[in-house]
Amino acid sequence: MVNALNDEPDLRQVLRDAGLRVTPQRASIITILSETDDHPNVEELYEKVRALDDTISVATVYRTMSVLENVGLVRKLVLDDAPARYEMMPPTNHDHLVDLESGELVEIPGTDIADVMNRVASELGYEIVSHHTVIRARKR
Amino acid sequence: MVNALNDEPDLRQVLRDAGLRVTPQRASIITILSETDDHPNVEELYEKVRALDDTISVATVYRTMSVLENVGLVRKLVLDDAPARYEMMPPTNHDHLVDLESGELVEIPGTDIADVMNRVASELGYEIVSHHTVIRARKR
DNA sequence: GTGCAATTGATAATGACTTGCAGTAACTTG
DNA sequence: CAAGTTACTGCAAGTCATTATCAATTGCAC
Repeated sequence: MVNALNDEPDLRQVLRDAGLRVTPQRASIITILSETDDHPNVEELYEKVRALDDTISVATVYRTMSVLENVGLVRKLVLDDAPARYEMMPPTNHDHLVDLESGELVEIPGTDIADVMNRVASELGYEIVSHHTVIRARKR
Repeated sequence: MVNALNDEPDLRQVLRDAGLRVTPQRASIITILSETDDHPNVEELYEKVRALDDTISVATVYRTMSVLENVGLVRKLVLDDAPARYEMMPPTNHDHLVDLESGELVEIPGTDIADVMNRVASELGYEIVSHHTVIRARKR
């Protein structure tokens, strides 16, 4: 996973380069996100960030996640029947599998899947901007 | 495309077999769904069904879609930032691609993708119950 | 036919997310 | 490094898709 102390300066720069301000709220959220290796939703994120800044509001977490997504720092995972979850934009692409028994969200290497998708999309004359695969499965 | 006159008796039987009642509202919705080859959302479905039954309520459309999904007659497509869309459960599996310019929802043959997914999930010890891939792309 | 649980329509409620607004503060510029 | 501008924030109210409530209706098994 990512080391917050090393990476945050870079991440901040990404915001600045996009003409956005680096506020303490955004910094706190990025810190929490960097320390986390699961996929928190806004509610969970909000609770954790409050430990660093107990005056932050949920609205700000929502707004910040949207900002971070637009800048390409985080990826939003839209799931059925559950609030969206977020993860730091991964260096290596992967997809997700929902364990139907435990509800656990498992990361699966996505290179193969991505390759196939690129080919298929390409055949249709499309260029993939992003793709989102969620597999629902049960342990065998 | 599906012929409502031929298929509806079968579809009704699916409901009965599941211990559910075949109400005129459900029949109307199934008729509309069978005549449609795009992916309507509840709002659109509601408008079309009103032509067959102008007393039907939106709540019933929502409930029916949920029922039809559970029985395996329809598939629910959960998209980012848009109400869910539905399609009759397709005989041949396919995935979906959202054209970012037009917003159009394009069907893409999914066999290759499904194969890869099955293999990957299998390697992790999982058995796929369902998978849902949405690709966001732009024309090249 | 009769009975009764399943279903419906109307509407209130929910829950995730967005927005309006007035105050605050990050960064630019001199 | 003070000052101004304007992005950002907190709060609260608002939206919008979807679900729950509940009394009235109605499939359908008998």
